[in-house]
Amino acid sequence: MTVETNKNSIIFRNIDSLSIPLSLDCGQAFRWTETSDGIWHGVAFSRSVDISQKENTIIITGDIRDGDEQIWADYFDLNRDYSAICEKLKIDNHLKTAIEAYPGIRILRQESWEALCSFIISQNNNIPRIKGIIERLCVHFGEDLGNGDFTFPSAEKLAFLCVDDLSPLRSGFRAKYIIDAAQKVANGEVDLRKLSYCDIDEARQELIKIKGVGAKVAECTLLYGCGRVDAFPVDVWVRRIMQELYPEGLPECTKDVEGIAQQFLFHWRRNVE
DNA sequence: AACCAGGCGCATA
DNA sequence: TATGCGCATGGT
Repeated sequence: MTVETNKNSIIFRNIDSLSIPLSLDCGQAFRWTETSDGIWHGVAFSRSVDISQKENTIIITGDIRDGDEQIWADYFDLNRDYSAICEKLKIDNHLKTAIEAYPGIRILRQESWEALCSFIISQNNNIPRIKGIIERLCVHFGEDLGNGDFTFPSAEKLAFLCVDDLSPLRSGFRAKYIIDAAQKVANGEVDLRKLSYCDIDEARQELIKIKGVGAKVAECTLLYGCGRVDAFPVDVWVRRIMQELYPEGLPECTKDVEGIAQQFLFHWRRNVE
């Protein structure tokens, strides 16, 4: 892989195993939209960008700052050898089918707070509405970047609000959970930074101190917001997969990359009957 | 231990 | 156009 940085763009070439459309639109992240054919627009790290892909090259344009190569390489997990991981996962026949049906799914490494807050909102909810609630959250409480783009509001900002302030989001009973999460993160009671490296069970314990964060939301936060590919979120789809295909548990080849296996199986199971 | 809490997208009627 | 179903967590 090579990186080329210009004034308003970053170009990654010769990337292995990456599909931008699949990775941005498989239920991991909620703020990307395909604005025209093959152009994905969104905001992450307070940067408004457009991303497009041609074969093994991706181009990121828009708000590009010094040193941002690292941010986007991390976001798309470009320094992990997905080819090797997928080869190993394909030892299992179901995973082989899933990976070959949807090649190029990568685990996005989103900002921890955004992932935590997004997956609190995701509970007992469907994707169109999750996107709507998050959009309203950003419009009401994020910083205006112009052109209709807003940052994801910080925990510190939301910690000053009360449940009633969130009523325009129409997030229902999740509002009190958002406030509790914001307060615990802002006051340091929950330290999101250490979740990326501490013992994973300790990380789980840390997250479920937050009201509205159970096992599922905690695993999603660790997988999509902390780079923990050993986290394994079990939602209704994955539960079905486990019952139907793996009643004895996950196969050995998924060890330490359970989250990557999960993402392929989840997307495959949702898209075929 | 079953049920509801805010909704709303979705499938079915 | 109406009706029921699903959804993840906490509280009753």
